[in-house]
Amino acid sequence: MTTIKDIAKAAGVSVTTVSRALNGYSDVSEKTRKKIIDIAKQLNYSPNTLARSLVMNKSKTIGLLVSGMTRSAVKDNFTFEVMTGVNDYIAKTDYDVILFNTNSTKQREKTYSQLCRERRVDGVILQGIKTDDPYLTEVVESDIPCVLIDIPIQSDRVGYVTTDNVYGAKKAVQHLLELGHRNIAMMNGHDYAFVSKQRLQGFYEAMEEANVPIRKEWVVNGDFSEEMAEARAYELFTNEPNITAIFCASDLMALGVMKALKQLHLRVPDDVSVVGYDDILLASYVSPALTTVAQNKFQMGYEAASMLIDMLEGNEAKVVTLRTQLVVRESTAEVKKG
Amino acid sequence: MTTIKDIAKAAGVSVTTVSRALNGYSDVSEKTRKKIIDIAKQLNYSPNTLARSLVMNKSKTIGLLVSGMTRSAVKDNFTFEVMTGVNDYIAKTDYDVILFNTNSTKQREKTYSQLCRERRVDGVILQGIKTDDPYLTEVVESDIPCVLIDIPIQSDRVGYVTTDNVYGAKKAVQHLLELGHRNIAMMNGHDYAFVSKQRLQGFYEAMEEANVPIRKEWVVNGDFSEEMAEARAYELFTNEPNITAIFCASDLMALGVMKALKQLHLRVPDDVSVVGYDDILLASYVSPALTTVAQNKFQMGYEAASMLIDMLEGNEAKVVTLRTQLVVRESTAEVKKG
DNA sequence: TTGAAAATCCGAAACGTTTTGGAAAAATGA
DNA sequence: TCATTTTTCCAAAACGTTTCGGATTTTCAA
Repeated sequence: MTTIKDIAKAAGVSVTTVSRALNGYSDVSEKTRKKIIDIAKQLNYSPNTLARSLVMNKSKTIGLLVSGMTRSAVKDNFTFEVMTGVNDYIAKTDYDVILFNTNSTKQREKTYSQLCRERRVDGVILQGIKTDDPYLTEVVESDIPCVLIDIPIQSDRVGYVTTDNVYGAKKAVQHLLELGHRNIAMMNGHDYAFVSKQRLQGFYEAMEEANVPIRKEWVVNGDFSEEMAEARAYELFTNEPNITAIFCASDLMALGVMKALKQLHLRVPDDVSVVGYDDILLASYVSPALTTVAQNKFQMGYEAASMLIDMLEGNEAKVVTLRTQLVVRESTAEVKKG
Repeated sequence: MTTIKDIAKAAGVSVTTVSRALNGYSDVSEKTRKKIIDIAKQLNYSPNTLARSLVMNKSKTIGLLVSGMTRSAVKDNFTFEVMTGVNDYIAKTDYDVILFNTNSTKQREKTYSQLCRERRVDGVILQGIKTDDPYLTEVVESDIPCVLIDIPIQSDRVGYVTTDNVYGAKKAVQHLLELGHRNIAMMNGHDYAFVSKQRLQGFYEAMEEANVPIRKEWVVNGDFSEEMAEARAYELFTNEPNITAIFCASDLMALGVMKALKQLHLRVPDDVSVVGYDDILLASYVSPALTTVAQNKFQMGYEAASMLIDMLEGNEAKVVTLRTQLVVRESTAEVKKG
């Protein structure tokens, strides 16, 4: 592997000059620069990023810390879409992405900042970690620039991008209300997700503004899991036959709910209306097609990467809130009279 | 950021001793080792991987070079599943994954080996590149350990993992033959994919063994794209009304074909049977559910990572061929008597 | 021609590790 | 006690780059 030294020797100059020639400094004559570049090309030289990073004290690397890279997460390819967005932006820069994964216990033995400092990443993007994750407290304490996805924590070193969860949920519930539903349940995620709290709030706001009483026992947690949601929904609808509509905090859970309804011989949307959240790929393919609140996951990743690079270039951490959109499909209908 | 030097000073020993203590060498007394470890913990030390990599001449990093990280690739989450498999294996090792992306023209300005050498990756996994990609020739020429996915190229430095494409395709076509079909078309990918060639061969073998004549004009290329496949299928089925079944080299193309058939008011599977390849998530959700050849993409990634790490530890490159499985769903039926 | 300014170049230190070859200290055996 | 072995430690070089401060050469105006 040829180094800067080899080039220097071949060109009869010092390593300093080679370095400065290759990096476009002005204090090297065009003649020698040309010679050096030619020789570099001829010797098939590529710079050693490790050495450079070491001395420059920045690695031109960002860490991507996601939780959703599991076998089971392929259905809801939220993680993948976010990653794609990140990748898309980063590809336009001179940074590279290094993948940390949080699912393995192996990595879990290291703390967040250990993970980052060992690899000397310049910044991190975090997605999918729970609010009680020890990593989270570390993020704010550490001085590594960081942008969070769907976690509203901010400091001068950490920004975040999220969607208008409260408003999105509100729109979904209002849609149900407009269809005449009054007995509306909610399948929420879990207490360790900010989005759950926010979507619950949206649910509350919509109901209260419409002067519809809220039945607390009609709000259950499905842990963002299809199976769990199915089980919970089965219980709920057997015990509470008056429910005519349910708002789910994720499409995956909505699928679970629909499975439960099928088992109970309740038709969607004739007997009960279902609305989801996310607009995952499957939403438009299941039958009936799912009414849902769409969020642009690709853009979330893209914006996160953009913000992080901005921060690395000296700008300050921001908050980006993307708009959601209610997509009405076939799983919601007017409430039955009587 | 505390370094090994700081620890040495605090402990009153040399950096050598600190290094050797921390790395578990035997030539340091338990007493001093304990002291050093305590101080390291207390100073919140984490080793600088860059410096280590530089001197050790290995980065404990593998490159992941995928082509499918695009917005349009979310439907067919082949790439994501492979990545998940890779990630799953790597998580158990002390390696990290660095993400290269081939779609950006920015990166494309660098050659394959430049990409790898700059970041000093110890090895690479390549997925989704075409057979005419200039990267490919570089792979074999370069001396970087590499494992390819679905590309049958082998040397002492490069291995690959793939599935039994010929046999898989053969099973799919045989299934159609057993249902009584004789007028069978094929929607292939493109000429720059090995899997296309192999699946075509499987198609041929099945037909020939059953003594069914092959109509070359019934084999068309859909470029692995849903839209392209839809257009091609539309042409094909308007011009050739005798076709009763079609084998597609990917599920995504099968979806496109089904769209075309719907437009032409041909029912699946009553009028024409469709079988796909891959078993993507959507396959079981579309209506009618798609009969297809399932391949375990997660395992492909997992095996690839496993092989690569093996190679980095001195073992030689291998070839791993995974089995596929025909999954019969609703899109295939017996040919109409007519 | 001369002096100053501008243009080129370079030596050496630094970044944070690992490793080599040996030195010093302690333990052991006679 | 002394010689020998074993244990424990260390100085210095090396990895490949960047950069600081200064040195040398060239250019140019007077």
